[in-house]
Order: sequence, then C-alpha cells, then structure tokens
Amino acid sequence: MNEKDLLEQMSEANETKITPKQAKIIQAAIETFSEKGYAATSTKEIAEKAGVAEGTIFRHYKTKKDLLLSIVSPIIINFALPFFLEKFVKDVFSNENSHDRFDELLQKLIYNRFEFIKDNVPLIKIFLQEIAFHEEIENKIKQIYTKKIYPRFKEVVIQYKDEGEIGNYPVDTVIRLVMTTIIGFLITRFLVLPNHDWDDEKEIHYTIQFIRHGLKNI
Amino acid sequence: MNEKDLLEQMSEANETKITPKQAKIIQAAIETFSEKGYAATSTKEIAEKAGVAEGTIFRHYKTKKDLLLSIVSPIIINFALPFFLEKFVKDVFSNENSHDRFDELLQKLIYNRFEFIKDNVPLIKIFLQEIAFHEEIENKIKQIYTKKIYPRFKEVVIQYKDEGEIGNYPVDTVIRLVMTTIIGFLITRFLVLPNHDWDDEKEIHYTIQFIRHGLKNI
Amino acid sequence: MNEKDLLEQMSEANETKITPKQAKIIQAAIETFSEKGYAATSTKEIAEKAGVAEGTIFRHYKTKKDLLLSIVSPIIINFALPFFLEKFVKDVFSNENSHDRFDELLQKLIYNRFEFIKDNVPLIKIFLQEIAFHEEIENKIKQIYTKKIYPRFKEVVIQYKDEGEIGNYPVDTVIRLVMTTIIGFLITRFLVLPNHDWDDEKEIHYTIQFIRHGLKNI
Amino acid sequence: MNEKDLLEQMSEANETKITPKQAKIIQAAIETFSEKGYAATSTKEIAEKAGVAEGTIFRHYKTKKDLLLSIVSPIIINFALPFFLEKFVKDVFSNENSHDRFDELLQKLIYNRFEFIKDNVPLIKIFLQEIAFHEEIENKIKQIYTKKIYPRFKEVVIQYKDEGEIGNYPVDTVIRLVMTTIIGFLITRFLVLPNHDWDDEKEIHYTIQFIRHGLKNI
DNA sequence: AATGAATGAGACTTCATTCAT
DNA sequence: AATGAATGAAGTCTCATTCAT
Repeated sequence: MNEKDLLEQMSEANETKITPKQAKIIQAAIETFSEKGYAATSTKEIAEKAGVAEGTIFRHYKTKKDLLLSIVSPIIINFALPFFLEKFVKDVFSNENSHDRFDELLQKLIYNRFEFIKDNVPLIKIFLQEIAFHEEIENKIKQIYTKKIYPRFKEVVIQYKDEGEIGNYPVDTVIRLVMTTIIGFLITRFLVLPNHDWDDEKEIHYTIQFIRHGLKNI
Repeated sequence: MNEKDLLEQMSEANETKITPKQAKIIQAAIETFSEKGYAATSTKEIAEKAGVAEGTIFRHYKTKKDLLLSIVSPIIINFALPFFLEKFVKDVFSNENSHDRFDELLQKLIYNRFEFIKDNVPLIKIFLQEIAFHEEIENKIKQIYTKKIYPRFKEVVIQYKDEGEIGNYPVDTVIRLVMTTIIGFLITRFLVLPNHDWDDEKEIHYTIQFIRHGLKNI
Repeated sequence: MNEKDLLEQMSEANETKITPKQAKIIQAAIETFSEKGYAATSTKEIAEKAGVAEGTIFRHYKTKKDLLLSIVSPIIINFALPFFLEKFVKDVFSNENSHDRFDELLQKLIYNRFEFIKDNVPLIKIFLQEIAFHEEIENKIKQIYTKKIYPRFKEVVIQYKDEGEIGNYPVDTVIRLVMTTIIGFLITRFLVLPNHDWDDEKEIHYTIQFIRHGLKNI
Repeated sequence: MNEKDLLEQMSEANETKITPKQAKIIQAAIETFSEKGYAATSTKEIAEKAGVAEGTIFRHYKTKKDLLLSIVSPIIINFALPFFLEKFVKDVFSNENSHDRFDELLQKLIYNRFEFIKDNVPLIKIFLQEIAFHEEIENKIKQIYTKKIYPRFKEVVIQYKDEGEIGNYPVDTVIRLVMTTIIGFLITRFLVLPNHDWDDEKEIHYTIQFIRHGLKNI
C-alpha cells in the first residue's frame, strides 16, 4: 500500500514521458550542479553539455529552479525508501535473538543506503548543498522525516531498549547518534575522501560495532 | 611559539586597520553569504545591507571572492586552534588515571568547539557551503588537517590504545568515528535543529559516553 | 452589386472553409489581442486559449501578423459598409423635407455604426490600437476613406449646404466635425466608459441635435 | 497653493537629479515608444539610440515599465494643469458679458491644450496607445479626471446653463460633447493628419463656433 | 577613503517559427 | 489537419567591476 503512495509521488515527472533531449538535460544538469553548485551553473552551460538549444530546457522546465527540484525531489523519497516499507519494522522483530537482530538491522540499513549513495553521489552532493537555500526542499525532507522516518525509527529503538540491546539513553539521543554515525560515515566515504583506499566491508563492520557498543549500557 | 605563527597568519587583515565601513561590509557579507550562499549573493546587496556604496567594497577587496576568503580563512585556523597548542598533547598525558584523562580530553574537545561554533554559526555555515566549490579553501583545510590536526590526533589515539582505553580499531577508523560523532553532534545542534529544545550538558555527556563505549573493546 | 464586391474582398478567409480549430484560434486571438495588444500577445497564449497546439496556428496563418491582418481587415470594410451602398446617397435626396432628411441621415448613420460597434468591441479595440503601427492597415483604411467614404460624404455635405441645412463651414471642416462627434461618442460609449449607465437613445438624440445646431449658421 | 501640490507631484523624478545619460535614455525611449509602441520596443534599441550601455537603463529604471511610467505620468498631470489652477474657474465668471466669456473660455481651453500637444506629440501618442494596457496609467488618469477636471468642468457648465449660454442638455452630456469635440480636433490635427495643410486659427474658430451653436437651445 | 554612475558580459527566459511524426 | 518538441534569435534584467569625482 505504502509502496503505491511512493510510486505516485515519484512519477510526477514520469507521467509525461521524458524525451531523449530532456534526459540529456537532466544528465547535464546533475553533472554541472554537482560540480559547481546550482547558483553558479548557467543554463547555457547545461544546454551546451546536453547538446541542446538553451530554449529547449525551458520547454521542459519552466524555470531553472524547476529543473533543480525535478532532480532533487526524487532522491529525498528514494533515500527514505526503506522506512516506507512495512517490512522494515517487521524484520526487526522477526529473529529470536535480539542481539543478532540489532546487528542485522544496522547492517541492512547501512548497506542499503551505502549502495544507494554509491550510485548517486552527484545527486547527493546537489541535495546536501541546496537544502540550505531552498525552502521547498527543506520542507519536503522535514515532512518525510517527521511522518515516515522518525516514527518507525522510534518504534524500533524503543523495542531494542526494552530488550536491553540499547542502554539508558533518551530515544531521541539514540536516533541522533545512530543517524549521525551512519550519515557521517557515508559522507566521509563518498564526499570527503572518495579517493581514499577504503576497505568498505571492514569499515562498515567497525561502524556497526561502534554504534552497538556505544549504545549499550555497561 | 606556535601561537605567534597563528596570529601572524590570521592578521593579514589586521595589519591594515579595519575601517568602520569595512567592518560593516564584513558583517553584511557574513549575514548574506550565510543566508543565500556566496554565488547567490550580489555585491549590491552586501553594499546595501552595509550602508555603503557599491564601489567601497572593491576598495577593500579586489574581488567578491577576496571578500569571501577574507571571511572564511580565519575560521579554518580558529577551528583548528586547540591542536596547534603544545598543551593539547601534554594535557593528555598529565593525569595518572588514563580513564579519567580520556574522558576529560573528549570533554575539553567538545566544549571548546561547542563554544566556538555557538559564537560563529553563520561563519560555519558559509564555510561548510563553500569548501565544496573553492579549491583555495579546500587546500587550506587539507593542509591544516594533515599537518596539524591529524598527527596530534594520531599520537593521542595511539597512546590511549596502548593504555587500553580504546579497543582494537585501526587508528584512522577511530579518528573518523570520533570526529564524525563530534562534528555530527555540533552540526545537528547548531545547523540542523538549532531551535530544538536542547539540554546541551546532558547531550554532550551522552555523546562522550557513546564515543567511549563505542571505542572500547569488550 | 457593390455588395458582391464587398463579399469577395471579405471572404479571402471564407474561400477555404474555416475549420473549427481555426475558428477557435481567431476567437482566442481577438480576445487576447484586444486585452493585451498585438505585440504583447504570444502565439503560445493564443494556442492555449484556443485549446490548440502551437503549430496549428502556423498551419492556418503563415505568421503572427497574418493572423492579425486576417482579423483586422474585415472590420475596415465592414465599418465603411454603408458608404459602399448606392442607397446611401440616394436616400439622402429622397425625402422632400431637407431638414427631416438630414436628421434621418445622421440618425441612420449613428444607429448603424452603433449596432456594428456594439457587436464588435474587441475587434474595434484591436483595430484602433494597431492602425498606428502597421502600414498595411493604415494604407487600407486610407484607401477606403479617400475612395469610398470621403467622396460620398462630400457629395452629401455639399447638397445640404445648398439646401441651407449646413452653414458656411468649409466642407472638410464639416466632415471632420461630424465624424469626430460621432466617433467620439461611440468611443466614449463603448471603450472609455462602457460600464457607465447610458441611456443610449437619449444620448444619440442629443448628439444629433448637437451636430445639427452646431453646423447651422445663425 | 494648488500649484505647489502640482509641482510636488511632478518632481518625483526631479528630486534625484537627472544625469546626462539618463536624459538621453528618456529622449530615446520617447522617440522609440512613440514610433513602435511600448511592447514592440526593445531596451537594446533604446540603449543604442541613447548611446548608452543597456545596463545603464536599468540603473535608473528598475524595469522597462518603470521607464514607461516615468515618461507617461507627467503628461497626465500636465495635460490637466489648467484645471488645477484656481484662476480657471474665476476667469470664467470675471467678464460681464456671459456670451463673450464662454467664447473666451473655449478659446483659452483649446489654445492652451493645442500648444501643449504641439510640443509633445510623441508623448501624447505613447500615452494614448498605452492607457489601454496599463492599469497604473488608467487609474491615475481616472483619479485626476474625477477629482480635478470633472468637478471644475461641471461648475462651469452649470453656471453657463444658468446664464442661458448652454441649452437644455444634461451636464454630463455637455461635458462629453465639448471634450469629444476638442480632443477629436486635436487628435485629428496632430495624430491623424499632421501633414495636412491646416489653417489652425480658422479651424479652431470653426470648432468653437460648432460647440457654441451645438450647445445652444434654439 | 568613499561614492555611485556607467559598463559589457552574461544571466534567465520568451518567442515566433519549423518540422518530423 | 494537427501536434508538440525543438530551435536560435532576441528580450529583459543582473552582475562584478571600473573610474572620474
């Protein structure tokens, strides 16, 4: 059910089929926005990189900002995707051994988002740069966070606190610490030092261990 | 000794005394860059907000970018300030009880940076936004990190590993996890949710506990 | 006889039967040109208002200006229509009582044009706006005026001067005063104050009286 | 007293002294707007004709429309100028012979406006073209008409009706007929047939006679 | 030191028109 | 006949920077 909601939200752009030139425009825009930032990118530049007349951009997107939003909006939803799925919460309670389940959850969460970001580095870059300056983006993310991500996260954290996997931290603090650590890792990995010689599996393993030990009461 | 180096580096602007108009320009630039981003801010806007003629800006700063750098450069150094001080490392080894010393170090580190950011939110905002697009800034920070911050941090981590305060993580991973957690907290606290009702002391306490437990071997 | 000439001139468009889409285009064009002026109206806007694709307009009219002329040309002829008819002059001399005849003529003239304009306000608006900027329109109207309207008008005025209904004004001055007063009334009535609470019959009556007394010698 | 009001209203633009380049821009804009119409005139064209960089136009006028309004607004007031003066009404009642006074009034009115238009043909052209499309202009003229011109005109007409110079027409009809005739003459003289070989004095004389006889009861 | 008029390059956007479908 | 994607020229406007005062 929720998945349908998702698809509806996502396919605003898809309803009108994308022409090849339009695809090239999007491609070029992502590249350039990501490299130079939205404000410092000219539509002329995008047009040239896309091999299209400048006017063509404005056939498909009323304004330059429209183009930005049509690029950024989908990632917000896609990034939050796992939290939309019923499975997410169910999975958490499926295994008998709570300890292993927590481990598994963190692993899934990280690997999932890891793969997603890996395939969308430029988009993530644009997204992170532009949240600060466009209310539309900020609002959308806030809405998705408070309505979808936060409540599910909370449920799960409370469950693990009850089972003793998480120590006596306030729920919100737990969420903050977990998200901060995961997002921090991903940003370091893909944006700050993408060219560093990473052993991803090991690094993810350490990160999970860090979180799990960090949250445990002694 | 090092402190003198620092001041020298910092006071490029101070050598020629800052006129009142110039101060207003800097003030206005910080405000506007922070709100709208460097590229989306016009010098006209800065001039208006500063109550100055457009030309006056260019009397003090050759280009708009010059103005940006004159604002951003000092924060890089200031943020790294504690690591420049000899005291930093010495302190680490002063206390007999290694456990308490580690706690104290983390506390000092966080409180220090906490106060600094608290007083410089708009500057930090500008800084974070613009590293991505200006090589000058990126290079400066990389240089300071690799020459000043990283080596000291490494020394300390190794010491605590020897003393058993930190478990069997690779040094670089430890540094990453610690920095990520601290910076993540500060960004959440001051940029993502500045208006949230924070109990700073408690939150800092939890964050330190999280780091310490997270790094410990079981 | 003359009427046939007229129709021929008018039905340039009619020869190729007007399709429903074309009719909608004309309708939309009249509306928009009249509201915003020719130069400020975009073909896109016309297409949208007509519920037609942009390209469709150019299937029927080679250029935007073609569309304008196809709209404006007919009104020139239609407005001058009474003067094309033989009847017009004949009527003038038909009645025995010259005084009543003059009255009747003015009445017919005004009522005729009154009804015509009433049914074509937007077209008249376009026409008046665009004469100033399009030589084609200006030339067409000048030609019709000098060849059809002016000579007939002159004949009539001379006749009434002979009969003593019009005083010792130069013929051209008489024509100017009469046209000015009639056109002035119609423009005031339909363009300047269309929403005023007009008692049309009375107002026309006064206007005729004004003209007749104004032209009479004392 | 009223004259001061007038000057205040007029000198909005004059408060900030006009630079030579700005004067050239206004000059060029009047010429081009008058020839091709506002919408069909490009700022580039104005800049070229003025010998100025295109950007200079926008230093002085925020938008192209601003430029138009700064040109058109003064003529509205200037055209209505006589009606602002106390003298206007006083004069009307000064002469003992009401017949001569009415004649004199019409003469003054026409000659006054005649000279004004003679010196401002392009401006009048712009004004007439653009009232239809810009609410700002329409509102301003409506306001001045209803507050300044109409009430004075009414006073005068009533007075002359009392004295028997004007017959049994409704006041509003009288005003309409007089204005229509005068404005109609001026437009014919300067806009419709400016190159005709006019004997202005004679034509004005006839026009006045036409109005006076037209308004008189028999 | 400060001003603000002026600039030319270039920004985003609109437009009439064409053309393959 | 009709569409609508695509275009390139042109339109309005913004911008960082210069320079005479």
